Amino acid sequence: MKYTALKGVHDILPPDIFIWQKVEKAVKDIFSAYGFQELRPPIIEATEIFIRSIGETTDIVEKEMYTFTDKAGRHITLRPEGTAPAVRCYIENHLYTLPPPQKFFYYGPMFRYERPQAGRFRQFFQIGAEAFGVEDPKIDSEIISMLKLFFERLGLKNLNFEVNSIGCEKCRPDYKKALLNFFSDKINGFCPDCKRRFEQNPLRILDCKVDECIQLRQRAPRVTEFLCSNCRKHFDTFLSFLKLLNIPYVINPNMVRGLDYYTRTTFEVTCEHLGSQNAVAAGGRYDKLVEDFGGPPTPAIGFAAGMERITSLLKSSGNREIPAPAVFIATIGSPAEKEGLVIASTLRGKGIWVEVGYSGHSLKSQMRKADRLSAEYVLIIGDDEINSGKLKWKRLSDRTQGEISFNEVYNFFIAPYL
RNA sequence: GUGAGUGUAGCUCAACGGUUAGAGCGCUGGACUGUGGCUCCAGGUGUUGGGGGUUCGAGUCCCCUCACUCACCCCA
Repeated sequence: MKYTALKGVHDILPPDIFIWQKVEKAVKDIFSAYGFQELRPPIIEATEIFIRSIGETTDIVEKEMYTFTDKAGRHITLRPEGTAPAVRCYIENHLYTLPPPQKFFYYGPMFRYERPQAGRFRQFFQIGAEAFGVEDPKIDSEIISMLKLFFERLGLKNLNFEVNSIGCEKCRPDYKKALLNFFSDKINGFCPDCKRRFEQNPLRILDCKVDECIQLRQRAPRVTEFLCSNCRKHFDTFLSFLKLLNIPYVINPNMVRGLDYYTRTTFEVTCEHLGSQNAVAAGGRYDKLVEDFGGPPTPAIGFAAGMERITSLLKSSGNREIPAPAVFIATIGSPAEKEGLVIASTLRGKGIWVEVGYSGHSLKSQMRKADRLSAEYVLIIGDDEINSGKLKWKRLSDRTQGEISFNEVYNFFIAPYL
């Protein structure tokens, strides 16, 4: 084979594409019921945007970005995530002058240079949603509720909703200090990764998978114990709304998010059937990011859901709906073939999916073809039908058949589809 | 970036180091010459991922390389 797709990227084609379309439809239906409108930012942005938002020392920025300089020497990056571009878009287009909340969703490919594995790719599609301008935890609960409804619409089961609060710029430093203090005499027992984490990002020690580290952190202070009164109140109210909305959740104080911009509420929707990368959606508040980007102080919250992870769950739970033509026109002989082509064209003009046979195949093989396509009806036209002025129809599902005159065809097929 | 596993027909997979690398599915045609699904018959395809080595002989063993898969790191 001369050319193959690049590592970690994939063609999406039938029948998988039907699952993708199903998800895309659910996004539009559910998200619009919550008043989220679509945003289509570009796929490339100035590199600086990602460095400043995601964080200079994160893996995404340090080693995973597709970055290049264009012909004018600008530093450009293929977006590795969607929040930073959405924030840039919000500020640049002065959307903060509109009444809050401003709620948006977006859908499209993201790019990270990583080793591919189950649920992880170099080009991957995310569904993102962002709500700007509201601090009220009510909107946090609406976001979770929207996700729950979205997954329910898709028929996904066995999902876990994990929530946490990582505090604000006031209380988080205190927690970080307490954590460092607690771990300082345990460094020697850590795995090599956690020794590194202790220096770079001690919060990450909390979700290490190595047994020794899990043991050592048993009695570690919990972030929820260090929340300032405002954050505490925000979190408690958020949780009370989740209860009100009947959303089963688990507080996971060890859940830390990888991106620097998060504040207060964070959450993840996970599923055991996904393999090691078990999050189908994740997000949180980023109350300082708009301000950091030069906009007015604007609280905000958002999430991203991984399209490939969602479609893989749908695939493994037996989603196999393949669209089928309404009519297959089988013809014998040249006059009939011409007649069939005209009928096909007319029905298609009414939006009916019609397939025709090709290259003079036998009636038998055309019938077989119609069957393979799962066509609902077959129209049979041959010399007899041309002469009698009546063509034959057959419904494949129950083998019923009959005759109709040529000028009845349109009512016969079009009426049921109006 | 680190580690492990797998590469054979369009797909899923067989083949103790030993003849001409097979089967199922799918596809096309026929039996049924104008009626699909079931059955039967017929038909075609391989640089065994690529390169090198060991051997009388390599799909099989060894080395290199590439790709894919899974896991770590990290993350949707």
